[in-house]
Amino acid sequence: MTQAVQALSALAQSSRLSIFRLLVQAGPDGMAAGTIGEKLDLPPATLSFHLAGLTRAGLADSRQDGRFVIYSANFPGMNQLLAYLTENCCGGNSCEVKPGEANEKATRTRRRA
Amino acid sequence: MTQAVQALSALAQSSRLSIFRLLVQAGPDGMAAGTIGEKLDLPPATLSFHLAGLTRAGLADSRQDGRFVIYSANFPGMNQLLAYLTENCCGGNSCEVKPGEANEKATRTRRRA
DNA sequence: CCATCATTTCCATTATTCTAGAAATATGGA
DNA sequence: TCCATATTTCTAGAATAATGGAAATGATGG
Repeated sequence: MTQAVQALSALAQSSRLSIFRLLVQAGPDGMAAGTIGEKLDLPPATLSFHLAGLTRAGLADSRQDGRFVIYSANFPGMNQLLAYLTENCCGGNSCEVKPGEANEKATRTRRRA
Repeated sequence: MTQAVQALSALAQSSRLSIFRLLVQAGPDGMAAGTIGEKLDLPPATLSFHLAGLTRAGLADSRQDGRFVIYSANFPGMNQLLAYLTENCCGGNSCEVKPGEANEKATRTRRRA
């Protein structure tokens, strides 16, 4: 759970969420820190602070490429978060609780609601 | 995005995440505030503060039942959050980027990753 | 209405996070 | 080596969030 809270915290901030979205768009190739800062108009220190946060939370990775540091989304990390949320916060189903349509997985866990 | 940040913030705190998990377990019937406080050992003021946060974020609903206030998870709200994360933070697929194993849902949206 | 119990609001305190300038550190090229 | 460029670390102030006691509000049954 600590892990989940950390990942959630990391995304619960508009700059960081924007950074992460950018990294997801960029795909596995990632994007240089400077480019991110440029695109989002963030001063270096602020950017670095947020990138560190995402990395600490296991949602981003970095590698050095010449003078640049390339950041990329950590997809398995994000997947873990989604798995956690789906499991623990949706009763293991996709969170659909449409009236009239019984959810099989949901029924497994709680018989009478 | 503001919406997503709010929901993420709401879950990015261990007490609130615990509360939400409890509410999910409780299902649509929900659970009285006092019961939650008891189960999680939270003083009334603190509990109320966090419940308000979850409600503001669209992740919980409340209804009065006699002297009690029953809180329940807002499943559609949670679903929205998951949808946002999947769409915007996983490139529309389930975030699986295992090399060598093509993801069906992923393939639907993005042909080559 | 009044006593009682559930919950919320008020408030002050403490803790955490955000922001960004300035200085430090790394990298690669001349 | 020395310089230019990229990024991080240091630092401190500002903003925001968490905590919980005490008092206020709301509900209900007598």
